Amino acid sequence: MTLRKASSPAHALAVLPAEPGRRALHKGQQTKAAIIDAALGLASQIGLEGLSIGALAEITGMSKSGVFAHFGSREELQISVIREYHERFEAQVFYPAMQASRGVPRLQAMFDNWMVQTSNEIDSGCIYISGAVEFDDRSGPVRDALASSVGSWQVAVRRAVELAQQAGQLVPDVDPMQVAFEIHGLILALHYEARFLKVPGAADRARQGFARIVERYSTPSYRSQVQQA
Amino acid sequence: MTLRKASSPAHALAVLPAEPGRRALHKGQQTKAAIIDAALGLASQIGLEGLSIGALAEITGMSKSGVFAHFGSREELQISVIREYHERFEAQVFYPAMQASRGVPRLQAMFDNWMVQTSNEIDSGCIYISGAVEFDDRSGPVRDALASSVGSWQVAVRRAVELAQQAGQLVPDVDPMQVAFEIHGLILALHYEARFLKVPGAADRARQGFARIVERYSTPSYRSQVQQA
DNA sequence: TGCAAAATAGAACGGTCGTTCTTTTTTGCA
DNA sequence: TGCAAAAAAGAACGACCGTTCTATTTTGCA
Repeated sequence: MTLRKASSPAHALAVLPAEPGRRALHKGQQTKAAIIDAALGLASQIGLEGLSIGALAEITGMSKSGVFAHFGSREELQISVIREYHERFEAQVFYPAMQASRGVPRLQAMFDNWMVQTSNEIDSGCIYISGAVEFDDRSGPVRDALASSVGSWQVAVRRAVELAQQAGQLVPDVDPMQVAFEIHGLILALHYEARFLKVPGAADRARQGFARIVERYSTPSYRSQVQQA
Repeated sequence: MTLRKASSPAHALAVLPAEPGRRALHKGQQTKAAIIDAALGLASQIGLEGLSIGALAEITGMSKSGVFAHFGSREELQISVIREYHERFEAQVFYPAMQASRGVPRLQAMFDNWMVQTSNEIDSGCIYISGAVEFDDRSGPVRDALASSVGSWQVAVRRAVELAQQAGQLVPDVDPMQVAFEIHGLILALHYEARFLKVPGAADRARQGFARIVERYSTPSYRSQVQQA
């Protein structure tokens, strides 16, 4: 009765859990979440700019104005999609990696999770990558939301490198941003070559590239320590 | 009028001045070249999908139908733009580098020219990168033109690596595609971080990354040879 | 259960899009 | 210089866009 379609299987419940006996989410919020879920799927495929309210209405079985009313503007819809993606990225890439021990292991976990995420996105697309291309010459709240979201992940990667340096696992005389830059390049090349050019083996090349980066910047002591294991 | 476009092969030299007294290019071809030039500029900024005939008409001071008549379809216009970019890329990146001696020097020249091209495109945008995002989930002649154009450059990079291996400058036990992949990643990361995120110093990081790749895969003999100079 | 409030639907708007058709202007060779 | 062909303009089309306004349905607390 309250669930009309329940078309969201892996529903990102990142919000508050509903107390038993009391409705934590009103109908409108449920619908809004369903719309955002569909919008994220659509935007992943055809981009944030390709997102149209009409198409979204058809997917969700609603009217255009019904969809529109939840956001008030297309920009707000796009921003909602970015926020949603940000939360899922955090949940699936960032937080799990934080459980790995500081240093190279954590950096490795971050990269591994990132690889899984990107590999899954070979078929669906990644709005951090498509969005960058769509909004790189514009200004406004959508671009800002996208840039700040990407930026927060970049900071996280950079800090993981710094921690690895403080742990004496990576050499201290390399700019953490340099390492983050090279890792970012591997992910971008993977997305480009696997999704657009459809060349096989790109994931292996990205992984190999990362291993080579770690090997290159790791300290002798950490290298021998790893070799022992 | 929409019979065959193949009868007028898009020679990039169309911009060259006509011989005095004799018209080397008919009016239509001149106009078409001017439209393509404007279209390339526009597509670089807002993407191949953002290309609109109306905007193009306004820029060139023509009517919509006047612009349209030169191509017969929007797709053909997009393909013309891709061809034009392909020729310019070849002229500014590929051919000049072929004058460097085979091996690492040529690979270095290719990367240097590529970097210059990409750095110039920080402001204008690169249709090889934006186009990949726009057409990565579609099929059709535009995607094919884009992919084949990018692919030819990828092959050129890979062959340059192979020649460096044959010259004994790079170690033979690395897949040339791996090297090309990592280089591609540096360019993509440069474009992403400089154009979208607008972080400074990205060009230096790309260059440093390339130097590290060469250093890593170069043979001991070549390394000492370089060190002497 | 009643009833205000929230949610959704429906219709219409001005705008832009690619494309087609018809008409006018321009070109360049005989 | 005349004149057919090429080039360009102009108007109109159907489709889709985001958005607004109003009417209807649904929700959830009193």
